[in-house]
Amino acid sequence: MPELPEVEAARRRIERGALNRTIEAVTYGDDITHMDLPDRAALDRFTGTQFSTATRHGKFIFAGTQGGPWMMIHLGMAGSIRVMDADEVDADYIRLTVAFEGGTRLTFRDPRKFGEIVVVEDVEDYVAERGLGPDALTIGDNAFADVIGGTRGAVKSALLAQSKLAGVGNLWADESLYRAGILPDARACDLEAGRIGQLHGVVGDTLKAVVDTDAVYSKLPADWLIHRRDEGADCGICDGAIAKTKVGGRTSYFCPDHQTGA
DNA sequence: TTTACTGTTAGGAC
DNA sequence: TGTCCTAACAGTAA
Repeated sequence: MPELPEVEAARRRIERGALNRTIEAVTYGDDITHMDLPDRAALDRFTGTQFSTATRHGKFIFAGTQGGPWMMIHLGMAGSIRVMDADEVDADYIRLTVAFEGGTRLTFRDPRKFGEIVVVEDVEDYVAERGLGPDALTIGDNAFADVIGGTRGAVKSALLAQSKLAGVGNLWADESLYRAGILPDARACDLEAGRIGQLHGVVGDTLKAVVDTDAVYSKLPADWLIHRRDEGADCGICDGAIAKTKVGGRTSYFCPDHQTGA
């Protein structure tokens, strides 16, 4: 269930458990038909090397070797990453395994097969190639105002556009708008400058708070939307009730009472 | 059995 | 030319 905070949590697991270990083999799991994965030769470049760093841009993870290629991992709609000890048993739907000397292994699990792995020479070039906007955790006030405030369509669609702002997905876009008091289908360019600035603050705070819990939703504050994504549920902020709609084709939950469009 | 889904992107509409 | 929207991808789970 990966958006920026979940991806960041995965990156940290790699950082904690998979760096500076010699790679023995990279192997495919069962049933990788229809998946976007590197060919054998590209994967074999990692054998005998070590990951020395793990970085992230938006929802993309990059595990890098010293002076060599990077392994880009995108979790898609349902992917996850675990670093396993030798005695732990694989779950179902493992699509790729990086085995390290000593038995530790990094597993990429992806039931829905929407994930992707690419062997990358240069992270900055790759981010530019994919057309990703600035990362949602580090974008500055002015850039956020330009990129989101200048959009004529729905503000939620702007937050979701990875080419404008990388990392925000459906859940945390809804959460940020709920906490900022802005309707998801408000036209971004109709919002006052002050509200765009405020939204920037709330998006950052929201993502950071989720990152701080390692993306464990039960640890998030009780008044958040994440605990009440249900039509008719009580709003955690006012006396209203949660409503459901579609914005840009994506299911959206919001409170029609305290969220407004100007 | 039917329906919805937390991401991305190609293609078409405006 | 650019911006925006929809449908499709593949598989699971409610």
